[in-house]
Amino acid sequence: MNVISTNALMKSFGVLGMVEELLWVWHRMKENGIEPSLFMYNLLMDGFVNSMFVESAEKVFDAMESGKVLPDVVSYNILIKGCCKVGKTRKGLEKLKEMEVKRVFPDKITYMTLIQSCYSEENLDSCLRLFNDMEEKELEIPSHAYSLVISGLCKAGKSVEGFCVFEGKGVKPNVAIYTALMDSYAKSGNGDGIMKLFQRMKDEGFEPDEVTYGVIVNSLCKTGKLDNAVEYFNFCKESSVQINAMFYSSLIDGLGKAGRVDEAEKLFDEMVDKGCTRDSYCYNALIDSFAKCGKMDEALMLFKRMEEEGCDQNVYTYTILISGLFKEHRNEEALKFWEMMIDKGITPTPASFRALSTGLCLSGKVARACKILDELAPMGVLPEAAYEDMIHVLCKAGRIEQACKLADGIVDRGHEIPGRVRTVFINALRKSAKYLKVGCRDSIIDVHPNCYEGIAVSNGLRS
DNA sequence: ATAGGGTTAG
Repeated sequence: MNVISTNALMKSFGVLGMVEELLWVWHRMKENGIEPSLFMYNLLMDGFVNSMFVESAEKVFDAMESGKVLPDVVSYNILIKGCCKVGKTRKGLEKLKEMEVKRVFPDKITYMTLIQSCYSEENLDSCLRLFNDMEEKELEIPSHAYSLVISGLCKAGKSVEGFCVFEGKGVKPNVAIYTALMDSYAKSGNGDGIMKLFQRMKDEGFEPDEVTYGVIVNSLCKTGKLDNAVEYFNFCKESSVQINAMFYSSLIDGLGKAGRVDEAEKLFDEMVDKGCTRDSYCYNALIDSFAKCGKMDEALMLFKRMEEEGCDQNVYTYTILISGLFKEHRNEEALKFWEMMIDKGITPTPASFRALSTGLCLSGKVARACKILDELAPMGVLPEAAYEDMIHVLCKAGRIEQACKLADGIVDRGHEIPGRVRTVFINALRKSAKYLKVGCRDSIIDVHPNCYEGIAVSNGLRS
C-alpha cells in the first residue's frame, strides 16, 4: 500500500458512498505509517458527506484544525456542502464567516453551494447577499448564479428586479432564465411581457423547451385564453416538445373553470393513451371542474379512483370536495371529509379551513366552526385570518347578529378585532340599518369604539 | 477533490 493507491481507493469509495471501505483504507494507511495528506482528509470528508454522515465529516474537520494539516478551501466547501445537505444552511453560512477569520478565501464553489441552498430554502435575502459578495470579491460568476438570483427574484414576485439583473452586464442568458422570467411575468399579470420575452429568446437562437411551453400554456389558461392555449398545446404535440402532466393539468383546470368540463374530461382520458401519468394536479383540476358545475358524485368517484391508482390525495383534494359538498348542502359528508383529512395526518391550510368554516357558518353552525378552530391551535395550525373570514362570510350573508356574537367571542379569547373587520361590520351595518337595533350594537360599541363613527354614518344614511 | 437552473392548485 502506498500513497497513490490510497488516494485512488479513497476516491472511488468516497464517490460510491462506501463509508466502511473508506474507513478500512484509512486505518490500513495509518497502520502502514502513511501520514494523511490534505487530499486524503478531504476525500474522507467528502465520502462521509456523500453518505450523509455529516457529523463524522465535522469530526474529521475538527481533527484537521487541531492537527498539522489545516483545512483548505476545499475542506470548507465539503463541510459547507454537508451542512446544506442536512438542512443546516445557517451553519453553512456561519462557516463562510469563519473562513474570513481563518484567512481561508472562499471561492466560487463555496458561494455556489450556499446560494443554491439558500435558493432552495427560498431565502432570497441571503441569495442576494452572497451574490453581491461574489461580485465585490471579483470572483468569476457562473451563469448558474445568475439563474438562481433571477429565479429567486422572480419567485418572490419581483419580476422587475429580476429583469434588471437579467439586463445587467455579465449575464449569459439561457432557456431557464428566460423561462423563469416569463413565469414571473405570467404571475404578475404581464401577458405582453411573456410573449415579448418568448419572441426575444427565439430571436436570440434559444430553443424553447417543454418547461417554456408549459409556462406559456399555463399562463394562457389562467387568463382564460383557452383556445390560444390549446393551439400551443397542439403545436407542441406535433413538434418534438415533450408533453408532460403540467400541460394537461393547466388545460384541465382552465377548461373546467370556463365551464368546458367535457373537454377537460376528454383531455384527462387522453393522458392514458399518451402514456402520461396523471398526477394529483390533474386529478384535482378535474375534481374541481366537476365540483364547480354541481357534479359532486362524479367528483367523489374521481376521489376513489385516485386512491385506486395510488395518486396522493392532498389538502387541495379535500378542500375542493369540502367546499363542493357544502355548496350542495351535503354538510355531513363535507364534515366527514374534513375528519378524514385530519385522520390521515394531512395538515389543513388556511384555505381548507375557510372552506369548512364558510360551509358551517352558512348552515348556522358557527359554534361548531369555532370548536374546530380551537382544535387546530394545538396542532400548530391557526389560520390567522380564520375568524376574520368567518365574520366576513356571516356579514355577507346578512347574518350580522351571528357575526357580532362571534366578534364578542373572539375578544373573550383575548384576540383583537383588526380595523379591517370593523370596516366589514360598518359596511354591513350601512347596508341593513335594521340591525342597529339588535344586540350586536353593544358588542361593536363595547369592543370597538371606532365603530361609533361607522354607526353615525349609518344613522346618517338612514335619516 | 468541492457547486450547478426554470413550470402546475382552491
